[in-house]
Amino acid sequence: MVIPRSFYEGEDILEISKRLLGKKLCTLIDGQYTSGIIVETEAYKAPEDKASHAYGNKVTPRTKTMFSKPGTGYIYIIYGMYHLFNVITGPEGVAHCILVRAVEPLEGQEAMARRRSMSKVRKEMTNGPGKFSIAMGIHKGLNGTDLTQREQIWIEEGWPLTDPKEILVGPRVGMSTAEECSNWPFRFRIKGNRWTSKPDTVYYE
DNA sequence: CACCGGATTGGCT
DNA sequence: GCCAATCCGGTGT
Repeated sequence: MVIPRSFYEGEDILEISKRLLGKKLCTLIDGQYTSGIIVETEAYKAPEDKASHAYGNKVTPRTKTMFSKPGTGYIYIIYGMYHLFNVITGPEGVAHCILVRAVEPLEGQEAMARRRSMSKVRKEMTNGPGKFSIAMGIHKGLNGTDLTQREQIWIEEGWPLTDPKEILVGPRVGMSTAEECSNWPFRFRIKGNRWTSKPDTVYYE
């Protein structure tokens, strides 16, 4: 079942970030179907979050996607070569967005390994936001995709709702210029899952 | 395993 | 012109 827009409409981005864990991210790109379970997310809370591209409700050609309907995919390029996949949430016009940082590969694993130039599946295939985007064929041309339509990228119900006790919370990754926002506990992952992007150790329970 | 530098380009000042 | 919500390969322990 594709997840309906109502799932993405809530005010509480931290709650939605947690509920996104265990959901199934699917792509049908270049004729290849792939899917994976979302095992790690990071929240960017508009407009007060200095780490958000839309800090202070700044609208630019890039950030305008962040102000579109909840349930829209926001994909942008970082370091000139990596495509990072985010989900827009919150009431329409509020630029909340959730970065997906890692997925556990499910269907189409051979295609994913091929796109990553790997001879076999291992955790390095999808354990980072740039990595799984390559594996699943996600690129910036799909920025603005409606994730509630089964077209090229969509999200389905996957595993049953992750028990809050099975979620680890910690600071976000790569915060160099976000000042006091750098330490906000906005990163969520499924405890003990081996497909996430960093060791368990830095996390608060 | 930890640390470090280079890759590579669009977006913004 | 600067630099980023990253990744990878090389080096050293």
